Amino acid sequence: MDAKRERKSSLAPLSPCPIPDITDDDLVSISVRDLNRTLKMRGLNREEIVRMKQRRRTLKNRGYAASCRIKRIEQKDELETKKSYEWTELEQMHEDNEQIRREVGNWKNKYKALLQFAIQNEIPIPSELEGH
Amino acid sequence: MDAKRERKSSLAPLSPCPIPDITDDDLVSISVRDLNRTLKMRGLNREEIVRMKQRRRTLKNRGYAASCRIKRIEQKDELETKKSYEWTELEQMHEDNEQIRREVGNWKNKYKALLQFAIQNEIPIPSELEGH
DNA sequence: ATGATGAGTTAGCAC
DNA sequence: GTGCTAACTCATCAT
Repeated sequence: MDAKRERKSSLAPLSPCPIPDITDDDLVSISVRDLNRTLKMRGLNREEIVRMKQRRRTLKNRGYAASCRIKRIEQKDELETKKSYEWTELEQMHEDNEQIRREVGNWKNKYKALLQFAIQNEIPIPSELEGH
Repeated sequence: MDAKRERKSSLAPLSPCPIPDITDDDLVSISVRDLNRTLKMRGLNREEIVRMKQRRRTLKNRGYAASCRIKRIEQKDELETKKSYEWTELEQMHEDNEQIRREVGNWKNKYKALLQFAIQNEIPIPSELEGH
């Protein structure tokens, strides 16, 4: 069974308290400029700022990792799709092939029958029409 | 450029010192039974034993993760190989198809030429030999 | 700074 | 306990 495999997103609170009410979503989406402004306004010290920056980086990385995984399975899907498409095409062409082969047999028989008729009735045929 | 991307295997030393000279290689390969015996012989306390067990588990996981990645790329390679094989086969069949089509044309022409000859020389042909 | 990816760690499922 | 795999973190590369 394929059960749920969620994962508690366990990025440490990162700081006992002094961290302002910036959600992780905000943290990753805000521009660096705005972030710097906000952090300074909140009066965070050097170390706290570094930690917030690191947290931002980590959160971004989390997203990159997700994209990377998605991309991987999409590429795999794409390959499988193409493969199965080619398989279908191959089947189709097999059929076509059979069809054409039957056609060959058809015309060949018609020609031979006609030739046979000529022979049986002793009708002389120009040699260039006889080559099989 | 695809440069080396080694990673310092950073499983903490796990303990200041009391840990015996068991290499990581040993730790993952020894049987649980032997490991327990060894740990007890070395006189490790409860907590140290737990940590060794955890370390063993982590090391094993490291190996599993590696297998998992290898398996993934192997499967991808396999898919790509099969796809390119099918593509080749498709090309081949295309050629065959053309070849057979030419054959059809060939026999068809022969038949028609013969029929034409009959018509031009006013040779009566049984109708069942005339069907196109 | 940002994005991508290989390797290692962890959670959680199946056996 | 063992093995696997998704999600995550981290190092490292490129841009």
